[in-house]
Amino acid sequence: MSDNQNFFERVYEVARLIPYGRVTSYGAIAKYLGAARSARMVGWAMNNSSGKEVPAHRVVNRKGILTGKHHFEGTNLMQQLLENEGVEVIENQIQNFEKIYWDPAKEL
DNA sequence: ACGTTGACGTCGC
DNA sequence: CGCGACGCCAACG
Repeated sequence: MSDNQNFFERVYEVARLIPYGRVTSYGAIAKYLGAARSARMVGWAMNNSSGKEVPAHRVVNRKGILTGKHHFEGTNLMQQLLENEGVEVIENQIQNFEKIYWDPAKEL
């Protein structure tokens, strides 16, 4: 299944596996898929995931900053969704990022 | 058809 | 230890 799917679809699968109230980074997913240096593709995949059931709001960069919040509707929708899950976000910066960080390669 | 940008990350200095 | 540059691959202009 997964090995026959395209890179983008693999990203969607992992993104869907992100537990509630948890977040991960593009590089973590990319690395888990074997493309550690193609983190950008993960982001681009997320952009293509618009309309799909992929919790892209749970995916941030390695710093825990909502870099892609600008791609969501409104201006603070991404932050709203995260806060709705109990994730504290201040100035696009996730608080306790390392605490709620979910590494697929590690947890999965 | 070509050059540049882009939801990032790692390596180099 | 802090800042800069490069790399990945695809899409956009």
